[in-house]
Amino acid sequence: MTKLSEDDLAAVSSLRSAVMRLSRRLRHQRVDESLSPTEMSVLGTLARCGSATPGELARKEHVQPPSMTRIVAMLEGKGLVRREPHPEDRRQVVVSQTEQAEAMLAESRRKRNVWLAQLAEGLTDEEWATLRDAAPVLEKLAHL
Amino acid sequence: MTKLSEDDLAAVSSLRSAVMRLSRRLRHQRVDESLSPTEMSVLGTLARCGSATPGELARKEHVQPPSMTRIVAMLEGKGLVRREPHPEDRRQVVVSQTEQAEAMLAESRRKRNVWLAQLAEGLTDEEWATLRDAAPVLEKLAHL
DNA sequence: TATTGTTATACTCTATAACTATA
DNA sequence: TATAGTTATAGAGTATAACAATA
Repeated sequence: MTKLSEDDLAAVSSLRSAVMRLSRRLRHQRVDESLSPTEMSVLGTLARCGSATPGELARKEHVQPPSMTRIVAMLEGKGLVRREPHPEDRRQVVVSQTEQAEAMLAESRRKRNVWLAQLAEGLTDEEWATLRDAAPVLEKLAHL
Repeated sequence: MTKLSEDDLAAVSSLRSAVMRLSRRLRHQRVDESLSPTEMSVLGTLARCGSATPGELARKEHVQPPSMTRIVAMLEGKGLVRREPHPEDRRQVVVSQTEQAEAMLAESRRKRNVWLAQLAEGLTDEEWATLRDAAPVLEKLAHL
């Protein structure tokens, strides 16, 4: 990135506002009622990475360690996550998803499909394509 | 929008996760320490629309009326917003921004510029262009 | 002495329910 | 009777500070 144009500034202002509004919608229109967005996000991370320590998860989700302790405890209580001692460092803990979590994610994907189908009617093909391109960039921005 | 491909589903999953993480970052890396993201968003809306009733603001921000009452009260307490009786319907209230709010938004824009300049180093020109295209679509999605 | 994770506590933001005033 | 806004109260989610165990 070389230089910030006026357009860039206006875009980020709009981006900021849109992200906050969307996050509020997502917080309420959950595909799974019993799981918070962050809990869902942690499961997604575990599905991609296999396993991780609470500290790693906290850094990835941009949450403080105590918050991640709480989230992992919640997920463990619901049988979606397993906590095991780290093989080499006994201070650390290894968190991984259970088979039940995989089943739940599959079901969640199905529900999300329905929710999407409704929203889809309001966007054009081109707009969807734009979002598809933007998703990885937003991911990158989220943990830059 | 005609049909949902596998790519679309994967993109939305990633989009959801990225939006939630970004919203947490934005909640903390505020350009103005004393204002919440929603309060900033309300000021932005007022700057664009001129004035609005609490009910209109609540719908636009996807927040319940009592929450908007609180937000407007906060902004009024800080001298950033004016509450005036509606000329025709005495149940309603007209909210508009003060001159102080305009000055604050200008200063905020300057700080955001600095913050952006740091993030900008991590993105390519092409990635910025993608975000610039996506911003209006996200806005649309936020209040679809 | 530094680091990982946890416990205890408090704060911020938003929601729901009940109330007031006006239409 | 319905609607706009408010007040009172509660809940979800996250943070900071203090602590325990291990490196």
